[in-house]
Amino acid sequence: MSFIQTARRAQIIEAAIETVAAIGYGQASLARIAGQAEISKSVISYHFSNKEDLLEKVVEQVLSDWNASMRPLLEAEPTAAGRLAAYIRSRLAYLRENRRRVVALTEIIMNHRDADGRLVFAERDAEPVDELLAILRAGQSAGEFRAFDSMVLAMTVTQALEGAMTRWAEQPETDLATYAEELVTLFRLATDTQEPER
Amino acid sequence: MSFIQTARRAQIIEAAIETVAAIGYGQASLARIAGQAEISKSVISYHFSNKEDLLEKVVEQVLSDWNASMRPLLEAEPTAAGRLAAYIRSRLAYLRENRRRVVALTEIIMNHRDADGRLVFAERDAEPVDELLAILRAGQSAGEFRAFDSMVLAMTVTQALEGAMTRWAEQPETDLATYAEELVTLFRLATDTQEPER
Amino acid sequence: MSFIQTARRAQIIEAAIETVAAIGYGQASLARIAGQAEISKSVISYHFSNKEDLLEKVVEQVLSDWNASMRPLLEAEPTAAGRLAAYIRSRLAYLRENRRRVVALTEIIMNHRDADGRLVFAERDAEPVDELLAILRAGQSAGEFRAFDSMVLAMTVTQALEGAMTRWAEQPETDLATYAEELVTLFRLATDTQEPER
Amino acid sequence: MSFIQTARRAQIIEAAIETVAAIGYGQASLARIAGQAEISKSVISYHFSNKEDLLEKVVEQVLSDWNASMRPLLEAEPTAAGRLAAYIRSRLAYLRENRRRVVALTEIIMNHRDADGRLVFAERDAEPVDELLAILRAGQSAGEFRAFDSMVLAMTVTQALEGAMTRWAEQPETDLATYAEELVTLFRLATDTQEPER
DNA sequence: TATGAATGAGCCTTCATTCAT
DNA sequence: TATGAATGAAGGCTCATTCAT
Repeated sequence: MSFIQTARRAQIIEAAIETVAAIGYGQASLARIAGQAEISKSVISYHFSNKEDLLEKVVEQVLSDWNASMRPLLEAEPTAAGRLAAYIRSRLAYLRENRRRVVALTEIIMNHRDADGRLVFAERDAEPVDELLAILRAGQSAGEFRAFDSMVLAMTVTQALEGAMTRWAEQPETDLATYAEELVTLFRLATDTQEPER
Repeated sequence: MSFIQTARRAQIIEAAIETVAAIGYGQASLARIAGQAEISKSVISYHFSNKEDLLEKVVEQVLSDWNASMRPLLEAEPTAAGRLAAYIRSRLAYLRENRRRVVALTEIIMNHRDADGRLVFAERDAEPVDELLAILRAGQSAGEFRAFDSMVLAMTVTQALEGAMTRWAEQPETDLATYAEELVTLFRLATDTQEPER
Repeated sequence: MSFIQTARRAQIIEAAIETVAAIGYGQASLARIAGQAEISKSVISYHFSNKEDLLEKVVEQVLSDWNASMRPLLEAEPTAAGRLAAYIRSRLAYLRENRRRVVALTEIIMNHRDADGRLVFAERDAEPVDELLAILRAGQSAGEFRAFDSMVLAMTVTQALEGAMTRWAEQPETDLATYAEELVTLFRLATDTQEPER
Repeated sequence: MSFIQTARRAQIIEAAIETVAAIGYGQASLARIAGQAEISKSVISYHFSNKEDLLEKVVEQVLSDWNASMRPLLEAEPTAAGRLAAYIRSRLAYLRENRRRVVALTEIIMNHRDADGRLVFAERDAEPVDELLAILRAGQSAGEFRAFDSMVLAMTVTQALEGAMTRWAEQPETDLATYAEELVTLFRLATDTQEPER
């Protein structure tokens, strides 16, 4: 792929992210995205075979970027508890600095459907959950964590982070670093081996 | 309002719920909803002034039904901890028996926007959070709960329940009753006054 | 026709006049007219076989009322010149006191068409012109008026009055009595036997 | 703008004129106009942002064409009386050769309203009146014309020309050149300084 | 590599009319 | 005498996509 190809595609993907984040999946037509990129509509058609193709590239790009930013932070932690905390902190840190990307990603994953009404990118949503599952199960095997249903916990952590985003979207003055520490504490208590006596 | 009016409106609202739950907000056109109800498109226009009007009635109907089913269970609990557990259990119980309604509700709340791109029903989403906030703060005042950021916890509980729904939607064999108990334990640990020594 | 019939029909006709005058022929739907009359749409359908039927009754009613108000004033004048002046004055006087009726009449006559695009009430517009033609030709026979094309003059007088209405509609502070006298003078000069030397 | 753009736009404008003139403003839907032009409905949407946009372009095109055809004839006349006569003659001459355009123009100006019910192009109707006003006032200043209300006279001349159009529309055998001379005489008599003795 | 032009399908809404009650 | 209910047709408009250049 030529340099110009790559640059154009990146530009269009960026415009799609911007548009979807700003006005939502539903109103983000190719015309709007083209307008955002200040190019003609057919340029998009030329570089992407489909609207779906474009959206898929957006999802891929954001997800891989996100993973790339998180991976080294996770691997630096020796314990499962440490990795769980790092997971929470790093995801919220990414969120804080890439809000439009994450909003766009969520919009697309939650809304883009095929002709039969099925969510096309539903599985992509599961990737971060799988990541978490691995961490949690390792912690349980190592005796760091108590015996919980790891799937429930993975879902809950994932959703908690989504909730932080929602909250931040509605109240931009929310301090995400503090929010992260609250969640770290919350999930430490929820996973710790030592239950408090009662 | 005449009997026939009430019946038709209920039928249309039900068809709208069914349609939105099945194929998502974005594809749920009046034509599809009318098709689902096996009536002509203009019957909807006759009974509702707008598509937005119809959606609003759907939101209202589901939310009030939901609240009504939850209220007595909450009020039966004397302690904040009990009310928190009851909140989790009753919401998941409602979910289990009214999945289409809740899916449709979420779809509409998360997607319906006005001409300026603002989510019209955003506030309706906040109602259950406010409910939770009250419970959590009461628990803190009474010394039942530790000193956490109540907003973070309220968001997290809300999101955890939504996560249960998502999980159940994707894997229908999920046992929501067990899921509920996992969450009850999780949030008991996360809120309890007695922190474990470390 | 029963009393109640007559009253209802009159009420509906009045509402139609009001509505057409207020928002124009194009937007004056049966629903709007019914709203103006504070009755249900089907009441109109019951009393008039058609929308066209209703409009026809409106035209008839306004035209006959107008003629009735003008006739005695014309017949009181012995000379053609007097009758021409009386015609101008009386039409503008009627206009001043029945603006909504006249506006509605004009809207309907100028806009209501059948399926083939033909103006249905075009002929009704010609009635006042015929009236004028008779006056002008009588004046020419009697030697009161110079030798002009009576059709041109009849059209011009008619249009001049319409112009007064338009002007008054746009600038309500226009004094129609003064306007009438200007027109009387104008058409006296234009019709008089004695041409000024030049 | 490309050649093809210009051509298509002109074609669509022409089709709109044809359609509006033939079946009136009210029935002139985009579908009908597209049918007249033998193109698909969405071609219109592609070249004009709106139905209103199209209508505006029609009004603009006809008015500027009309003005352009009249201007040199007016400026060739040294006296106000000459300009008034030239105004009458040239407008009727334009009418004779552009009847569909003028009919369409009038239909649109008299009927197109915004959402609040206001006639959108009302002001465009006033332009020819302003032109006339200038001529009449100049004639009065120069002592060529008697002391009349110039606004009344301007309206009356304008309406007289419209009357000629109406007449011609209904009776196509009307000789507009003769009609013009009748009006020239009429308004010469009506404006001349020398009143006939009486 | 880029794009202007065109299109058919579908969107929501309004409308005059019909019909059973 | 009145009307609530229903409907099909048509309205203007947006959309993703295709195609020739």
